[in-house]
Amino acid sequence: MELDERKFRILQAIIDDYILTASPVGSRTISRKYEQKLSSATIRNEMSDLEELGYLDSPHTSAGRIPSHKAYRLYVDQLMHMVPLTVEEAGQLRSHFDQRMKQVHAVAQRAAQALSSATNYASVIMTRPTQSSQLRVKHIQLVHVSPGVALLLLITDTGVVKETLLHLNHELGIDDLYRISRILSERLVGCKLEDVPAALMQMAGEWREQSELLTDILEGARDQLSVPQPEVVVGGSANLLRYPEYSDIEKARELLLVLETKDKLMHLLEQGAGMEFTIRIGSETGLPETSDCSIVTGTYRVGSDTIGTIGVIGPTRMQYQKVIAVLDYVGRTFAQILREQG
Amino acid sequence: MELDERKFRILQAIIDDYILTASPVGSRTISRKYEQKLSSATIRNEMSDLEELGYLDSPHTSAGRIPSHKAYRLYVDQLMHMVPLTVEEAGQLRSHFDQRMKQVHAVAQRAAQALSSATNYASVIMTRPTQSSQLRVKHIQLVHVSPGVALLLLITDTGVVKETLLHLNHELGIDDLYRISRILSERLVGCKLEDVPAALMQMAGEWREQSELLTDILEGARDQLSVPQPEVVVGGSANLLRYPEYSDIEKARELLLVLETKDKLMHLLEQGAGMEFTIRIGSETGLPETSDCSIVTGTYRVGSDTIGTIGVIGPTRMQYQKVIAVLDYVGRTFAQILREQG
DNA sequence: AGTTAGCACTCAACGTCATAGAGTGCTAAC
DNA sequence: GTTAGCACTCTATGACGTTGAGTGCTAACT
Repeated sequence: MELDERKFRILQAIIDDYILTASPVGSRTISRKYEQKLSSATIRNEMSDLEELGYLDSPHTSAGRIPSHKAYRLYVDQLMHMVPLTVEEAGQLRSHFDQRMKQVHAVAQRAAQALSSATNYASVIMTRPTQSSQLRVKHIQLVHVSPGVALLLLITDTGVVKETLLHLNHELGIDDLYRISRILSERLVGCKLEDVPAALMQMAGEWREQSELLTDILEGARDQLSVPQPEVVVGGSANLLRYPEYSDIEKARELLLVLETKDKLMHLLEQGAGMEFTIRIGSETGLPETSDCSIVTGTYRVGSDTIGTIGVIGPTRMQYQKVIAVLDYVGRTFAQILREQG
Repeated sequence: MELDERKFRILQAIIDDYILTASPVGSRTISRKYEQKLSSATIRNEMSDLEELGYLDSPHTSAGRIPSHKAYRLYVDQLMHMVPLTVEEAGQLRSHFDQRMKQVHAVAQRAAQALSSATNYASVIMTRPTQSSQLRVKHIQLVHVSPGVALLLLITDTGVVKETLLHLNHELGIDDLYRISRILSERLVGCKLEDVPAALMQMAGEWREQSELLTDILEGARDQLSVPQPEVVVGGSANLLRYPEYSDIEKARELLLVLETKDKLMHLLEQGAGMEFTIRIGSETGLPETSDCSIVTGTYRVGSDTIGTIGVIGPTRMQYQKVIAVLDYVGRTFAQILREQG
């Protein structure tokens, strides 16, 4: 059996209604609100077919039907039409970003706020994503802080700044630092971030005999720079409690726990890091705790480098069109701000 | 009527039991579990007195009694005995901090994790507290990034690093930056953070005629450095959903919303910022959303400067002794780590 | 052949009611 | 001052019937 055009329409109506109300949709509702030319009996026949095809589930005999994950999949792939944001919505979103912000972290936080207040779902932003190791070193320098303490400063292409305090066993003057900075720069500028630790190792080997001080620094630095830690910002978790799907408090707790646990979150986001957009529905998310959630992610770039993956997490019956529109807008704004000050 | 020693004991037993079970405590329970020499009838009489004195409430005639806020106040002020952490508990807490961590932010996050996993409540850590403006500039420097872009780096007493990218209208070489860095250092090192913007203003005035470049930098820097923003880290919000007091999802949502809203959180923490410890119960917290919560805060210092306020938020029937012990331990560890690398 | 009216059937949700059990307050005896 | 005993109160629980939304099927209609 194939899905003819009418079945598509009916399925779409059911999904739309279910997204709105969160309660099973009956044939009569569809007949009255969406397909007034058809009687409820006809709809019933069609719904029966749709159930057989796996697009609808019935919680029990005498409730209405609810869309299956397969239905949502079809919906986001084919049925959904893009809706642009209204001028007001866009303005409201933009207002979250009003001030000139400097740090990626701050921008990310605002973006998360914007996302979740516009969608009423939870939002996640991961900066320095999987490919951050592809970033190239633009600048590296040691800065004098006090005798025995120096700050190692590393700036990448996209303006991401890594700074780390080094405690050294040697007193050293500003001149030493300047000299060493030059050595580091010569060797590392233009180098990929992921290659930095190896390069440092090699340098440490080469210089071991000549300068104990330098090897000291190199080894200290290697520890710090080896694992570029992605940063994760979460916003609007409390929003999720609005929805009846989380009225079971134990489920809600599990979900919120995921949003608090960086590794799980990152796992969720990294799956989508390659693609421009991802929509994962229910079990597609890969975590049992989110098996009744959907996750929409987008990845944004500055130049050719990924700077962040941003995502929205909500119930499977989320308002996909709106989420995508908002996500895109926020993502662009996010990238744009970082670009302006990169 | 005065509280004699027996009344104290009974009240304490009621509070202890209620903290454990979250359900109203009856006279029989006390008689069996806590005061085996007394019959339930005697306890009943005493409980009746305690209710009249305002230490107990009864939800309805035939439930047991629950402690009033006044009772908790008495409890934390007089009845509670300090219990030291067991060796295992301390070890477990310490394990959260294992790695050498550099950034205040990272340490704070670990501390929050430690706090909430040890207490099963939510935890909040505010770094750069109210008095962060009292911090003194230890080091200030401009770092060359690319022509037209420089990084202004400022390090304080406690190792707090502020960095901000400046976009300049001038091309400038490394020598220029070095020269200007010296000028800035001469003037600003040792200066309180809160005085920096004013000092910059003044300098801008003095140099306006001589160096357009310098004033450009100074004015850019002033914007960035003017408002030292406290940073707030939250951990373990999901823990709160464990407790029956938040089985009403709407209440839970409101509370979680507070934990997501920086200004409200900071408001909560700043009240206790002066004192070494604070325990605020119910309405004492000052926010309607937390009127059935208690908040325990501690403030920690490095040298004479406050570096953070850390707190635990839970239901009024929280395990105060344990919370205080954990809070103290984590607070000390937190301060110690920052001190070691300051 | 597709559509629809009609009808019997199903099942969660809701309100009612009786019961059980935990707890109180009072009184009288110890 | 303490305690046993008892009547009383009130929630929680479960049984039960009713209601209403919804289905599936059949037969009639276009």
